[in-house]
Order: sequence, then C-alpha cells, then structure tokens
Amino acid sequence: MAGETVDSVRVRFAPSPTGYLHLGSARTALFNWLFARGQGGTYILRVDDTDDQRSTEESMRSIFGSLEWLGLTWDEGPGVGGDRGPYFQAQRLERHQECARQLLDTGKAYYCYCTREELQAKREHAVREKRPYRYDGRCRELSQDQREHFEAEGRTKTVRLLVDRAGRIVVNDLILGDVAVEADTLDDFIFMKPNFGPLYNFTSPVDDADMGITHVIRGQDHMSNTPRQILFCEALGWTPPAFAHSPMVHNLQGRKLSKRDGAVGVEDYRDMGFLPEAMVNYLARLAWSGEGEQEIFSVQELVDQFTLDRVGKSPSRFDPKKLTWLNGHYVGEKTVAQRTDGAGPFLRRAGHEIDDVPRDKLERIVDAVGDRLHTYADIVTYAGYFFTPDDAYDFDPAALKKWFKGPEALSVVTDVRQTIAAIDPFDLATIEEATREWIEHRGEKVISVLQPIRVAVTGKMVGPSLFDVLELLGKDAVLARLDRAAAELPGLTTQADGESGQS
RNA sequence: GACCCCUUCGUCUAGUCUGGCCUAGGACACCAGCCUUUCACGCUGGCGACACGGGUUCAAAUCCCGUAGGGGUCACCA
Repeated sequence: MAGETVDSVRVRFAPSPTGYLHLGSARTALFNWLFARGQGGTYILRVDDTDDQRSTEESMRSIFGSLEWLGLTWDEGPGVGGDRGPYFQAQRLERHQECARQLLDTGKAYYCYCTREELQAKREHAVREKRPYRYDGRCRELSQDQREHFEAEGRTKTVRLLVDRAGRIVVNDLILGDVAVEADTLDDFIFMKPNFGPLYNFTSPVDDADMGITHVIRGQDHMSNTPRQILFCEALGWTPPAFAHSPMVHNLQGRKLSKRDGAVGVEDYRDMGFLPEAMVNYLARLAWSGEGEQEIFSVQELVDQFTLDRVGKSPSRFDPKKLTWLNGHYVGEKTVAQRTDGAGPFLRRAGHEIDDVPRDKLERIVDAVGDRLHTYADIVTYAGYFFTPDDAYDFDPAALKKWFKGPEALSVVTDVRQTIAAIDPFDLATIEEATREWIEHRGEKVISVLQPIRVAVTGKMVGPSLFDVLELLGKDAVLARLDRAAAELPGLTTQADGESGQS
C-alpha cells in the first residue's frame, strides 16, 4: 500500500451464542467498539456458532439485545450485512474446509487416525509421569499401507497442523508487549474434527483474514490460543492481525466472574435498574483510565480518549458499589418524565398497580423521590407504599423499633389526626405550616414527631420529605392510615419489642 | 504440574516505558462533622497502598535479579 494511505482499522467482536452477554465479554466488545470509533474504523459483529450444540437462537437474541442496549451497534454483521460476510461462522464451513484442504495439499497439515481413547490414554500416562503432554506425532508420516489399513478399519480421522517445533513464536501484543512462546511447548494440534468440521483455533484466523480484521482485541483468556492462530496465518501465507489482550474482569474475591456471583450478565444489570450509560462508563474504567482524573465519561468522551496504550495489564474486580454510584449520577441527569418511564416497570414488577394512576401524579411522586434513586429499582423502597391500599402497606420492624419505643410516639399518631383533618386546602404549604405550628405548640423536637408520622403512614423510616408524602397521599388516605396505625401499632410495637434480637 | 500473564490504598486507578517535580494523586467504599423532619444529595475532614528480598545509582514505585502471591490456559468447546 503506497505512501500516506493508512489501512483503515477493522475490528470484530465474536461471541459464541451459548448464553447471555457476560460482563467481561461486554467490556471486550466495548473496547473494540471504542477503538473502531476512535480510529474511524469498522466494528464488526461475527457470531462464532461453529456447529456448537450449545449455540441457541435464544442466546443469540439475548446477546444482540444486550449489545444494542449498551449502544454498541455494529457496522457489519447480522442484521446489517456487509460485503465480507457471511457473519455467521456456521455458514462459512465451506471456506474453512477449503483452507483445510489447502493445508493438507501443501503438506502443512495431515490426517490423524488416532482414536480419542488412544489419545486419552497417552495423556493420562504423561500426567502420571508428571510430563507435560504433547501429541507424539505418530500419524505424521504414515505409510500408504498403514493409511489404507486404518481406513479399512473404519477409523475416523482428524486433521492436525504440522508444527515446526524449532524457534519461538512472538506475539507483539499492543497491551502486554512482546510475549514469546517456545515452539517446542506446542504440538501438532487438531483443527478439523472427524466430520471435517473446523475447530475454533482454525476458524478464528481464517475468518479474521477473510474479514480483513486488522486488530484482534479480546480477553487474556485467549492469550494461549494466539500462537496457534499465528501459525495458521503463516501456513496460509497471511499477515497476522495485531493483537491486544485485555485483562480479565474478576469478582470481588479476585476470581473469574461466574454464575455463582449472581448477576454476571449485562441483562441482569438492566433488570436491576441500571442504565446503559452507567454500565458503559463503569466497564470502560476497568483496566482503562483517561489522561486526567476524570471518572464520569460520556460515550463521546470515551471515543475521543480511548487508546489501547492506556489499557492496563492486571485484572480488575467488578465492584457493584461503584457502578451504583455512577448509576445514581446518570439517573440524576434524566428528566422526571424519563425517570418515571424507567421506574414504572419496577413498581409493576413489585406488584404495584400503577396503570390507573394519573401520569402527572406518578411524575410528582418520582420527582419527590428525587436523587434517592440510585437505580430504578430503588423506587419500590422509596415510593411503593403510594401504590398500596391504605390498609395493606407493611410496617418495617426496624422502623417501629427505632421510632415507637415509648408511648409518646403513639400519642403523636393519635393526636395529629385532628390537626391534619382540619387542614384546608390540603396542599404542601398549608400542610407544612399547620404541622409545624402544631409541633411548636406541642413543644417537642421536630424529628420525634415527624418520624413517627412517617412510619405510621408509610411503614418506613426513609423516603421523600414527609410534607410531600402527606400531600401526595391526600388527606383521606393520610387519615385512614393514621387510624390504621393507631389501631395496629400498639400490638405491633410490643410484638416488635418481644421479637427483638431473634431475627 | 507445564506454559503464559499480572502485582500501587478494601476496590477502580494515576504515576513505571523517558529514575529525581511522589513526605505517592484522584475516585468508589468506609468513618467523623456540617446541612437537614428521615433517608438521599451536597460540602469539609479522616482512614488507607508502592507484595517481599537483594542489587544498580548521588537518587528507585519507577531499571536489573530472585522470592512469594494471584490469575489465565492446557479438548475431536468457543
């Protein structure tokens, strides 16, 4: 390529559709996407579904959905097409077989008739002798006779790559630097199954070459595959792409993130009320940092600032607390209408009937909840009681224990009824004025009056400003709840006292 | 076990390539105080790290060697 023309960057994210989009994979996809966008390159989505029985349509939809939700849309791939397809690996079988035949024809690969059992036995033997197992290459130079004999026996055959065991293979990794592996630690590995179906280490370099991939950005768990893939490029006469292996994402214990850790899929976080902006921002900051001391990044800022040389080498732990903090920031940037839309489904899922609630009432409630919303799911804690019948909201035992220790609190609940009943009009200013006046007249501390009322009418000790709560509830509901509390609390509080320390 | 990678506050990280500006900076978390009807927000302050041991150097978080610890991979999966 002449002079000033720089080959444009082409990267790919190649998930296998065997589940959901794992957080680690999402980070890999994000790094690829950011790199492509920042370089004015092309981001390709390829589905590595090489006739794996675990591949399912459902998980493919789930992964696409997560990617789209994060905003990591692809320039070429399923749904959008492109001229370097097909983008489903299973549809590239003929191409893989063609390349395999080429290797066979040029003597760079050979058929192996060893059975699985034989290989297994050798492997176990090596392990018993504490030797590293490597294929002994006994099928490398079979005579015509032996071959015919095996064929006549009806043995199945796999295809192995003939590996030159001299020298070393160096991976010039854009994140890790040069990583060298002695060639004699490798062996003639199988890349075509008995049905002449290709294996991952073969399909990957073939497809990358066909799709013109310039940079392979993937997780470090692929590091040990890289030399083998480079070997294919050499055998086929191709220039390998540049590699960049990003560090793993671990759980808080420093182990690989697994299902046992609970939520490890992108959609799990969506379902827990997290925002895609927060996920992207958080994931980007795992192993990567900008040049300044910035923590909050818009997608555009990420695109502008992302470079591979600022990606670190050591694994990072996924910390939900920091994610939550970021999420709170992004929720705060939403309008009340947006927050209402976002939080609604969580109320419904918690069993609250909100379909008959007027939209503007809903928005006023969300507005009153304000920045208490760190995730949309928090709406249930802070506002669930607005959507529960006056005789059915639950009293939080901890709240009762803290604010109904003595008889004074109960007397507040009964005494305030009259004052509240007299408030007219029942609007914020009037409610606050009347209530404060009453408190002052009583001569008690504001908090020791307001909190018992809150617990009485909401069942909780946290929530929006109590005056907002009262107004939003409406006079009838407040009175009904006060009556209910006056009737039920005496029993509940003694019960709570009696049970204290048991649970 | 073999091969490969990694190692700065509890966590995410800046600083390491191009030794001195680092008595190591920021953020999350935590603790305390302020604000406040609660919670949350916000503000102020605090706690808190160069894994260890040797070198090299006038000077080392930064360079070299070793040790320890952690992780990843070792399929006819991807």
